[in-house]
Amino acid sequence: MKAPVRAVPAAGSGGCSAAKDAEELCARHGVRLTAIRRKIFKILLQAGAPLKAYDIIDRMREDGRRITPATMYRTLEFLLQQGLAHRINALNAYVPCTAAHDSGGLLLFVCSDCQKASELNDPVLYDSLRARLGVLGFSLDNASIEIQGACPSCSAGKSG
Amino acid sequence: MKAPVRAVPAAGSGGCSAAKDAEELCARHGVRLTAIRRKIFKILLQAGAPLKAYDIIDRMREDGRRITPATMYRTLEFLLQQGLAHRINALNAYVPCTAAHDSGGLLLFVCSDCQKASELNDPVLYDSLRARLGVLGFSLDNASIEIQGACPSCSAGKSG
DNA sequence: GGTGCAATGATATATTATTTCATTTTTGTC
DNA sequence: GACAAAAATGAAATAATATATCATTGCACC
Repeated sequence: MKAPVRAVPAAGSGGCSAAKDAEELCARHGVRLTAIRRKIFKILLQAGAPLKAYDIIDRMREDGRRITPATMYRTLEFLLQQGLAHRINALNAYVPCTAAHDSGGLLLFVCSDCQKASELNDPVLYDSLRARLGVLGFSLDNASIEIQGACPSCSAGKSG
Repeated sequence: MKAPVRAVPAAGSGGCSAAKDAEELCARHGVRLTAIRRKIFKILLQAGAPLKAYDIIDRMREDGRRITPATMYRTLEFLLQQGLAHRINALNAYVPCTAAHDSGGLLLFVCSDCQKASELNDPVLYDSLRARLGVLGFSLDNASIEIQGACPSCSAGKSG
C-alpha cells in the first residue's frame, strides 16, 4: 500500500517542493502568486499545524509585513480556490494542501487531542464512502469531508 | 433496509415525540430541562433547517423571551452535551438530534445547495469508515464526521 | 424558610469575517 | 516609456460569532 496519509503541514517543510509546485500551479491556472500570497502560503507550510487567520496576520507582522484582515481573508480565499490550502471548519483554521486528491475529494482528519490536521488521500476510503452515500441518495462530487477523532500519535498514546 | 436517514430536523415536527424524549433523557441524565432549554430545543425542532445562535435569539424574542448571547451559547452547550443537538461547523449552526447513533458516532451530511443537514445513522457507512481509518492509524471513537455534498433532493434536481 | 448549587441576567469584550471605497501594482497596448 | 484597464492591496468601519466575569434569581434539599 502506498502511503496515503501526509501530515498537514509537514513541520519545517517550508523549503520543500510545495512552494515550487504552487508557482507552477498558479502559472497553469493563469493566476498571480503575489508576494503576499506566496508568503502566507509559506507560513502555512512552515507552521506544522492549522493556523487561524489572525495568527497568520501576526506572523506576517513579525516578518515585517503588516496586512489587514480583509487582505488576509482575500488571500486565504485565493489559496482555497486554487486548491493550495484548506479550511478546517472545526477549528476556524487553515492548512496548506499537501495531497493530490486522486481520490476525487477532500478528506481532512482533525485530531481532537493535538489539533493537528491530516489530509487523507485514500481512494479506498473515499470510494467506499461515496458508494454507500450514493445508496442513501447523497452525492459527493466536489465534496469535503471533515472527521474529528484521534490521530495515530494521540491514538497510540492513549490505547497502546 | 431500514431507513437510515432522517432529515434534521423534520419540518414542523415540533409537537412530535422528540420533545417528550428530551424530557425523559434529561431525567435519566439527572439534568434539568428548564423552560429556556425546552424552548430552544423546540425552536430547533420546528425550524426545519440549521439555525444560527443569533437567529435563535431572535426567535426567542419574537416569542416574548429575551435572552443574551451568553445564555444562548450556554444553552446550546447544554443541548450538545446531552446529545439533544449538534453543531454544524460548516455553517456555524445548530440542529436538533434526531438519530439514535446506533452506529457509534455522529455523521452529519450538509447540503451545499440547500444548506439543510441530515443526520445519518448508518452502521454500514460508519463501520466501513472506521475500519479503513483504523488501517491508516486513525481512531474514530466519539468522533464526529461532517460531509458536504448534495442531498438527495438537490442531487436529483441537478443530475436527474 | 434557610442553605447551597445550578441557571440565568447583565455587561463587557474577544474572535472571526465582511463590506466599502481608495490607492497601488501589474498587465497589455501603443 | 506612456497610457488605460484590470487586479491586488490598503484602510477603516462594522458585522457576525463567541466567551469571560460577576451579580442575581430560582430550584432542590434539608
